[in-house]
This record gives sequence, C-alpha cells and structure tokens, in this order.
Amino acid sequence: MSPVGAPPIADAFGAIAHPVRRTLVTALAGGDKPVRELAAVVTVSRPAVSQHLAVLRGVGLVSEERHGRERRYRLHPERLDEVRTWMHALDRFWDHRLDLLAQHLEENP
Amino acid sequence: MSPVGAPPIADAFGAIAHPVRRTLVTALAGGDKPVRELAAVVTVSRPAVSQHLAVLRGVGLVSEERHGRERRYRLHPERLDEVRTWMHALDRFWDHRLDLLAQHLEENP
DNA sequence: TTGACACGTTAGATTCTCCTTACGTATTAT
DNA sequence: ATAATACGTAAGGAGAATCTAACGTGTCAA
Repeated sequence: MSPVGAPPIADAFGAIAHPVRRTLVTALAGGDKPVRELAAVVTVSRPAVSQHLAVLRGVGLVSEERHGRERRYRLHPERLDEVRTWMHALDRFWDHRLDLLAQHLEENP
Repeated sequence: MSPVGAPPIADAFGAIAHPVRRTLVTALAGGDKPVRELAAVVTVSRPAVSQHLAVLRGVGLVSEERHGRERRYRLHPERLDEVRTWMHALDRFWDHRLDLLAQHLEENP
C-alpha cells in the first residue's frame, strides 16, 4: 500500500557517499576553485559536476561565490562535524567495551 | 547511449549513509546482538533490518555468527578507518591552508 | 555587435535503493 | 510429532540518484 523508495540526500553522510563528491570535496580542501577546474579532476561531464555541487550545497558543505563569469566554490568543513561526532560516539562505546573486557580478564585468571 | 543509474553500495561511506544502518551500527557498538534485538531499536520491519544487515555485511562492517536459532551480529569498527582516513586527510589539507593564511597575514601588515 | 566561454537547468533513460508482504528453512519448545 | 520462534530471501513496486545531451543565461573578448 505504501511502499517506500530511497531517501533523498539530506545530510553530510549522504553527501560524501558518492566517490565523485568526495573527490570534489578533497579538491576544494586545497582552496576555492571554479567549476571548470573541478570538472578537470573528475571523469564525469561538467553538468554532472554542477549537479554534484548542487547536492553538496544542499547540505551546506560548500557555498558558491560569483566572480565574473566563473563561480568559485568554497568548502565548509565544519559541516563534516556531524560525521566526526558520530564516529567519536562510536569510539567511546568501543573503548567502554574494551574496558569491560580488560576488567573481565583481570577478574578471571 | 550509455546513461547510468545510481551506484551500488560498495564501501563504508555508502553503508553509513542510511540513518537506519547508522542506528544498527551504533547498537552493535554496545555489544553483539541478535536480529530480534536490533529490530527492536528501529522503526522498519524485521526483513528490512535483515536487508540492511546484508548491506553492512557486504562491506565488511559486521559479521554474523550462528547461535542456535539466533544469529548474532558483530561490529568490525576497523572498517570505518576508510572514513577516518579520508577525514584526516581533509584535516591536513585544511590545516595547511590555515598555515598559509597565517604566513600571509604575518608578511602583510 | 558577435562570438567564445563558464555555468546552470531540463529532459529522458537507466539503475539502484528501500520498503512491505509472502514464503522457506532451521532450531527450540511442548 | 507439532507448534512456535528466529531468521533469510524472493517478489513487487515507488521513489530517488545519476548520467548525458540539449538548451538557456550571463560575462568577457575582439
């Protein structure tokens, strides 16, 4: 009655799920760049790059700034804190488990 | 001529892109658990959980171990190093940019 | 003014995700 | 032996992602 499809990309996790978008993010980490330059480091067409950039902009990972007939894109790495925070929380859980294991081994010869 | 669709989930990035799978991973960080218990912390049906677990298993993030009629799932957090490594590489790029900025400001009054 | 350039957007095709509802199999309980 | 439990898998469908090609808009150059 109400089957469901794939969810739209709504956060940083979804944004970095695609290898092309990761490449774009990595390139932008080295400095702001126009689309022409970004398209050069990737194997897909330029319109595809524009679409990927739109996804990244949708989740706030990049912003655009017009410069003449170019549009320079800028990375906002703080938007990846969402991912960092989740991974750190996992680490805390994991460390706690290791503590429990050590404690268990200490009490059992 | 050769239009393309969405790419299949092939790595840890794709695996953690779905909120339900993140919840499952978080739950498993607290210890190995059978599917019944995992399905309890999520809003989708139990078969859907099985399918999500299959995705996680496909990228090596979890493994299964038969225990009677249960199947306990175990997390392998080292498979998230792929993500960690990428984020750290980003940080290095970013730090380098900050260094360049500081240097520039020092040389220009 | 005309042409080249940089970029976004639309249209259309294809493929994957992701859900629920059946169904099948193995194991435990009665 | 029979029933109940735990789980996976197949079938089917809605929806989203992702690509290329074509087109439109604004900017610089000659």
